[in-house]
Amino acid sequence: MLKRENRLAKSKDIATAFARGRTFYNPFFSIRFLPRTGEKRFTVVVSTKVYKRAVARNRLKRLVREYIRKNLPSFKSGGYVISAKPKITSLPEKEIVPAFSGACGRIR
RNA sequence: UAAGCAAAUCGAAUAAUCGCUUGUUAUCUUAUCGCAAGAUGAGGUAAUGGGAGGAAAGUCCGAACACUUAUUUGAUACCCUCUUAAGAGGUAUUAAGAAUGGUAGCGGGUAAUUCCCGUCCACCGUAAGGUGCGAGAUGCGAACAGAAACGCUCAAUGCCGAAAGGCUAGAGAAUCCGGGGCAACCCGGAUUGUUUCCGCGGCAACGUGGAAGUGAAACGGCUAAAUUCUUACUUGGGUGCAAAGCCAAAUUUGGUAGGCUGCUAGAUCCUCCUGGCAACAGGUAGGACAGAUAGAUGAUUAUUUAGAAACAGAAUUCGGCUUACGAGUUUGCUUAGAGC
RNA sequence: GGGCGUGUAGCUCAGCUGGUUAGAGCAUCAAGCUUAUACCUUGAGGGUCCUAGGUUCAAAUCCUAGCACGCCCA
Repeated sequence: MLKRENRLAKSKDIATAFARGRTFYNPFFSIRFLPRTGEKRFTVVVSTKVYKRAVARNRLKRLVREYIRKNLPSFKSGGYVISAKPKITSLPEKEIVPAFSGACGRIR
């Protein structure tokens, strides 16, 4: 799990990120990014339409957060809303992290 | 040895590195209050504890808890209002009743239940066992077969047969045995049901043995998982923690944003002891127990068991039921076969 | 998290106080009408009543469990 200062927690911030942020995507993830100096905040969204079971949703969120935590310096500062797409169900678990890093590569 | 029945148990482990959440202690920074000592709040660091399940699931039942609503009578309490000392009205607590709902062999358990335990009976199974079709009265047999399915009226009324009856048809029109008779049929007995009486067992439902009577005006089936009434026991209804209470910016009141409480030690679980056949109850006994709030309980690597474990992720709490699922292991029992 | 509802023909819906053959509209197909198409007329086909158990003589209907879809509550 990320530290509290790196979570995008307030519903207002998420709403503004959705409204003003730029969208980056590949077939498996779509990322809303709103630049803001001084802090890096993330939130990961996996809906029930992607995975029906809570265990699978938690697993995906944990994998993505772990990747963010390890590669935190390489992200630009700002707010991120990362949502998974239904196509990701076809991917085996080992290829999820590379797919996510590919989606992030477009931002840098 | 094989097949089966019932019950119990586990729900990966170890190490390294990097994280998250929470309790306690220490310490640092900062804000507010205070003359001060210090207090309270927020944040950081360190140490040391805790950190998903047997189903956390489905939401099928039941309760706790909170708010809300209706109501007859009695008792108690205190306060308020009205009038004339006494009374009337109101509020709160509590007890009983009614309406309404529920339960239904019998007896128990529980806070409570469409739950659990014991037992009777019925049915299923060779058996170990499993299932619940299970109160009384009244009523029903509606569709399609069929001569006929409670009775009456109307209509209709096949074949064999003197008649009784049989054939047929249907979920359903009691079954079987012996003797006599050419046959129709007659006689006797049994099964099974039922009524009465008596004995024995049982708290009881009921079981069992005997005697007498009776069976188409019968028996069996259904009768709130279609419908009516009665009896016994029991019971207010509704909404659900997104209940509910409190604090409170911009902006004075109210309230909104936001925050706090509710929020986890409880009808709790395990072991032992006592009572009980058991469910369960009791215990100055010992031990255990997550609490997040965009939501922690994780990631990587190596080794091992058994194959990079199956079903699967707490959200107010608890009790049941149901469904999903991995690896086996243990205990008791039944049937069949083989050996001694 | 909590509380509700729906599932019947290719589509939209009736039927749900157990019983005759599960119906209606649109769509499809065939025939007629027309030089031809449409409209119109007539007729036909098409159903595991979401799935699995149970109650009953008999279940789309009643009961239990499961599956899928939808709605409401800050």
